[in-house]
Amino acid sequence: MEDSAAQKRSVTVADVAKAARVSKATAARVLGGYGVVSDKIKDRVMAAAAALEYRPNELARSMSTGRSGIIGVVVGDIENAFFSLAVRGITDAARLAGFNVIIANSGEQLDAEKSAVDLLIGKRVDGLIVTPARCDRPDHLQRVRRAGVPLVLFDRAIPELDVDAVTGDDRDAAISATRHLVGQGHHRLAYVSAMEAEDVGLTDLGRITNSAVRERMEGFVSVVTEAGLPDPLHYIRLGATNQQQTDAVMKRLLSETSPPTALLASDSLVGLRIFKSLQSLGLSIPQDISMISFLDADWTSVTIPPITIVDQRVYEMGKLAGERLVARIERTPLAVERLRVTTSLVVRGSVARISREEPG
Amino acid sequence: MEDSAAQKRSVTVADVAKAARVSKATAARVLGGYGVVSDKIKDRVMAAAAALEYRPNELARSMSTGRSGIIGVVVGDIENAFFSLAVRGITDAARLAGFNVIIANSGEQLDAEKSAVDLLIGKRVDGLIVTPARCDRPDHLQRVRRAGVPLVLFDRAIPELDVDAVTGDDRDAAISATRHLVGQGHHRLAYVSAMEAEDVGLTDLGRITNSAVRERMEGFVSVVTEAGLPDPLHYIRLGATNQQQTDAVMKRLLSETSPPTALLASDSLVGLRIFKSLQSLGLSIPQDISMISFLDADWTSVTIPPITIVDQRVYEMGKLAGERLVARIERTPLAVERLRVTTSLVVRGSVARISREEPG
DNA sequence: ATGAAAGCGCTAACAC
DNA sequence: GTGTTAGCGCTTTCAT
Repeated sequence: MEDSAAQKRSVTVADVAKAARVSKATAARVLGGYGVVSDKIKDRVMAAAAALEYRPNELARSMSTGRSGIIGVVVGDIENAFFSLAVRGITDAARLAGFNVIIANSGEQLDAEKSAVDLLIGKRVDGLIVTPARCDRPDHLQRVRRAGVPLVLFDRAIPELDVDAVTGDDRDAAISATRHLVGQGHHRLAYVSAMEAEDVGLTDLGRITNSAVRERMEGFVSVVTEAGLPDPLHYIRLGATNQQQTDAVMKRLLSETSPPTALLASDSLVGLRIFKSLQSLGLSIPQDISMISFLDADWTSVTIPPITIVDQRVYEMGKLAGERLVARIERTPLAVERLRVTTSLVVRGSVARISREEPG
Repeated sequence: MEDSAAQKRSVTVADVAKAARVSKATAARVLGGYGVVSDKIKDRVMAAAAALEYRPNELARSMSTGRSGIIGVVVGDIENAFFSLAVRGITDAARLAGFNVIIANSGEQLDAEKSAVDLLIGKRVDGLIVTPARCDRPDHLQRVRRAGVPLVLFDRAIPELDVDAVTGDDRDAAISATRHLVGQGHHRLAYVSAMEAEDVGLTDLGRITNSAVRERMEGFVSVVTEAGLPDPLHYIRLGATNQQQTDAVMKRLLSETSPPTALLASDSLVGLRIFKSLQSLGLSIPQDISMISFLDADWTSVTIPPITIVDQRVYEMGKLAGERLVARIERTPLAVERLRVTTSLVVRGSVARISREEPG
């Protein structure tokens, strides 16, 4: 008579206590694993709990203790291999410390990010890892801090926010990738990003609100500049958000009077789209054009030729962020810092050595 | 003086009520958006709430209402593109209905799955989507049902459980993939799976505890049998769990006296590993050996040749599962059923047409 | 339309 | 050791 359609009330400590003929407090002590209880009573309670199939109500538990045992993570797009690997790292670190993870997508949209953050705060997560869509709008994150919830930024930093951040060494990564291209004799280099852009023409890197993107571009530009190119920003293209857009971007790029001889893709999704674009245009890599992509994604190692990539060690980044947050939650005394995970260039076959034909 | 290190107590309805000079109940009514309150008082409360930066405590709310607004999802491995795409579909469906999603990994391990389920039930999720690691151990899922929590199975079905399941048409998918191979003149066909196996030699398909895996194998075997092969299970190989294992599996497979001329990979991870194995063995596809993989993963379309695949429409599967669960949560009267998402074979270039040299 | 008060299931003082 | 009691922040009767 108790498991008809749907069991109305769930079994509580009170029920277990009654069944074991002890007080609620005693039952709660053994069920919650705190305080001190004699062995015989402990056994009795456990038996009763097992018989009744007692499951603790974590909600109520969190209400009393003030801690939920869950970590909130707000990422740009779970579908992106970058984020799913990162989430894996975060999750592993979290579980090791006894925390669970709840994930929310922002779609790189500030508004979605805000409501995700609010929601997670509302759920009383013990800490938050956020990949901020924009680094110039820290208001909602400031609120997180004010609410006293530990926060770690992921992939992008916001200097004025005074919280830990785990990022790659994006500037250096872009520099070494670009240097590699220059070293192979390329001097017309393009940088292609998925960043949404109102104006495709880019005049000022300072206006880019994503620190990772900006730093990569700065690194790229610095090398291109020192290599003596007249207009370093000329071949920077944004808006490669899907295959169609990327095709358009590539078509425009390659129909310049002096088209670039090498491409740097800002992430593996852009890289894949570029690769497909080139394929459909009948261009071969690296004979017709060279390319380097960020992230050691699956596809980059099975193409012919395999793609030279910037290995971002995303799993480590995620793990580090998770560990850092756990440390914060546990009030480990630690200076606020920006943790940079160093990347490395993995040279494969997608960059040709070319002899310089004509200057600049 | 209020935002020193970490604000101790957070703002509650009581605080807002006091500030707005109304009762707790009234403040709660406007803050919670229920009951009826006059406009002028509503405004006053809203103003007070804004001034104090009130954020509802979702935990407390869930305690009172009994619903958390979150859906729990237990998957085998988020890193696997199959699951991340599915999660995306689930999340989209959930968000559309106003639910949030919390994800847990089982690593295809029954124990981990059990504790994930317990944890989510403890967090009082409104519903659960589970990819059961084994279809022959439904005890913990039975408990979910008994706890009155709506449940939808994903990717795999458990007939005796009497809950909705969203799966692919795995049997048919394997049949049409295998038929395609046979149709191209292949008669020594291998099926390679990542399923963990104690005994590599497989004698009885009934012992496979994962319905999707089993049904695919059954489909494969039925075609191979009807094609007249003597020992249909001979070329079924398990244990392709990582690159090294896969290399070993492939080496063993190819050093048979009559090695297979075509391979069917049970998922895109196995497919990728097989591809790399073949590559490192110096074998070309499809000249030396043909292959088909499940799942339209990134890498399958940029290899040379591109890989013929079984398109599983995983996003749709996820979305359907999400929608179904939402319907259950909202008590929509619906017959319990198994929803099969139909797959289709996408023929690309990885299968060669061969003329039969020697019989069976 | 508004307020007072009782709970949701648990933990945490505080007594005995 | 064990029991009593008072909350946590919210919703929800039940009065008014």
